[in-house]
Amino acid sequence: MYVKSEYKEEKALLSPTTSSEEEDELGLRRPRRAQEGSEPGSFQPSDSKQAAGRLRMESKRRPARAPRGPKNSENVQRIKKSRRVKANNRERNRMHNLNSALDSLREVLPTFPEDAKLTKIETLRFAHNYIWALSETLRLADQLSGLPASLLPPGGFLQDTMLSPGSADSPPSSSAWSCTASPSPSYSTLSPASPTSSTSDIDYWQSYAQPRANDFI
DNA sequence: TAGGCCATCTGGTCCT
DNA sequence: AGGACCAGATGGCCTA
Repeated sequence: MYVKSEYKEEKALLSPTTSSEEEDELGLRRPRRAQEGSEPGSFQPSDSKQAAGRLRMESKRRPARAPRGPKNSENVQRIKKSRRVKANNRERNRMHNLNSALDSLREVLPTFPEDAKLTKIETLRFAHNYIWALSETLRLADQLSGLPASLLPPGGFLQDTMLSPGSADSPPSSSAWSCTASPSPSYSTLSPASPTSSTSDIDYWQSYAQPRANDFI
């Protein structure tokens, strides 16, 4: 998404006032020589003869550097701004990556209707409960695999047992099969992996988007 | 119009 | 030193 801030940054970067000096400070040009002035690691004459010699050399080569003052503080500001702009770009990228990962997560979560988009927090909560439900499925499948079919619930253990909210084995912070982690049981007949268009499913998918009390993971 | 959600900016902190 | 990560602030968009 292109927003005004990006426009501002680009405008700043493309500023027509950019000079060769600015390019130096922004790292776009290599330094002309190994540093004069107070840069760290720069040459500091330790004796006056050397200093005088250097002064003569300096005067031969070119006029003395402009005095450090307001101009320099302008440059410092520019450097800071440049770093800020770069950091902003990185941060934007990072958040885009995070959102991509969230989108990937949304893709593997069943939703009803199918094109409904979960919010970020809903996605995380739903994924949390979804994983828990699938784990329970496996656990109960293990437990019940030895039982004769006649002892299994008619609708299958998945619906009647595993998805019954508030079971003792539910995750510590989640007691309901929903993205909202509501402690109040309200969804008990949903097959998580492939929700169908039954009335109860629709009720479920519509209701999970509603705000609830104790709405945290 | 208030509230929710989101993207972005920003400064601080931690890590390599 | 520079990048990653984080949390707070801000403003835009949308919906009830």
